[in-house]
Amino acid sequence: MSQTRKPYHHGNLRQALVEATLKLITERGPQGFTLAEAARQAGVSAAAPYRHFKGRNELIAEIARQGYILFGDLLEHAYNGGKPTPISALSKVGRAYLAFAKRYPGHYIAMFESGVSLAGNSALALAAERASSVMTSAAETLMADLPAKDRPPAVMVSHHIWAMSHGVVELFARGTPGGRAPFSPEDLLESGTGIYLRGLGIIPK
Amino acid sequence: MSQTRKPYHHGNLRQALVEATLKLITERGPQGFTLAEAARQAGVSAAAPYRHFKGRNELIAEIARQGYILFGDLLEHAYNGGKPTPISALSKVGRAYLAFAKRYPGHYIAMFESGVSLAGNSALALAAERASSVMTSAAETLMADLPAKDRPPAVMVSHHIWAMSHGVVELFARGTPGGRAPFSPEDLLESGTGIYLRGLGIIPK
DNA sequence: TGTACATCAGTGAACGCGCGTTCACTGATGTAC
DNA sequence: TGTACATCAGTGAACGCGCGTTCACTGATGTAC
Repeated sequence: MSQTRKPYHHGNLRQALVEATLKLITERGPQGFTLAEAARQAGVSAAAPYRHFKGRNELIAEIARQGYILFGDLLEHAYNGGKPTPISALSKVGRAYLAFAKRYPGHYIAMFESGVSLAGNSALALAAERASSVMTSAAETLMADLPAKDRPPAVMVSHHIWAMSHGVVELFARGTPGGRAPFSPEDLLESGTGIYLRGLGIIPK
Repeated sequence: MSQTRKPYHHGNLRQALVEATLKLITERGPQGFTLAEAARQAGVSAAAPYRHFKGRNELIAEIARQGYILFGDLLEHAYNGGKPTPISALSKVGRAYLAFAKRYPGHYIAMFESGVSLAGNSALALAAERASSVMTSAAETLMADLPAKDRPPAVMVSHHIWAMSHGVVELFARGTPGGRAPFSPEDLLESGTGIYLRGLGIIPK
């Protein structure tokens, strides 16, 4: 009957803490959460999180790790091996990047704004590495048809695109500087990467 | 003789608090400072800051304001009206951007990473506006010789360049993702904007 | 030049609060036999 | 199938701490006359 009693064991506290923290950092920024509050939101005492995480940092690192995995999957799927054309595929990657930042702001914050360190956390470093390699190999495919002479390194190209994407997210997809830009983040990124690709010699016109 | 006694009045507490806070946010991020600690570092009681600022937010906003002024000045000086050539001038602007982020990390953080709101703070909004207009008018000069047809709006171009610059700072000039990139931030930004400018049709080759 | 007084810019004590962390504990679950 | 027991995943109380904020106060400075 009275099975509505709180069960003593949560069952999935680890992930519940992750999700509570995602909410908190989405609302208040990477430093704006406390273990105590995450515990409270998960309906658990303040001491409980210590059964699963050594402290704040480990929790944030776990969120970043999950984020990098999601991120890598999304980008890979969007790029789809560069089909049907490298240019259209890259445009999809750009939109996927913005969509990720928008749909998973907590993960994005943990990954790129929390100051979490990759060193000393091999699971996290691995996930980040893998996401990064997706972008690099996309850049590789992108330039496959280019004459080898003065073709820039793929890593460099992927970093350029990554930088512009990240910059658009931070400056124009959130609320801060210049208020609202006169262009949507999507338009801004698509036009920016378009001009960049023309500079690379990939778009002819 | 014993004039080494602490004077009752600080003399320049407002600015001293600004500088203490700059140090703190440089070391610990935008949320990692407290009014109490800033006061301590300025050698003053915890209640004293309230004579100058209503609270944390007002202090950070003041830092951002000073930052935008510095930033605008630096960029304007670096661009120097587009002389001797627009391309060389833009390259100087890029380096000035990175130099600003490196030399004034506290200001940079307050401006772009603290989540400070421009709305409801006209002095801050004004300074930000002005820095933004420096970049836009630089983009304008840059494209002056371009045929008017399919020349993108100057605001858009300035946003592209700003986004890439900011992305390079956040992703590759700090310590976080991918560890150290194989290229220096300066090289990355210069090559990136170079390719972008070629895409615009400004660099012929 | 001196004096009275208003104003300014600090002090320091006090408050309530929430956090991080530890501790001995206990209820629930899994497993060996 | 039942039982004994180890292990796991929670509790709740306690601690020390630092913060934000307010308050009546006081020392220093500026100014009117």
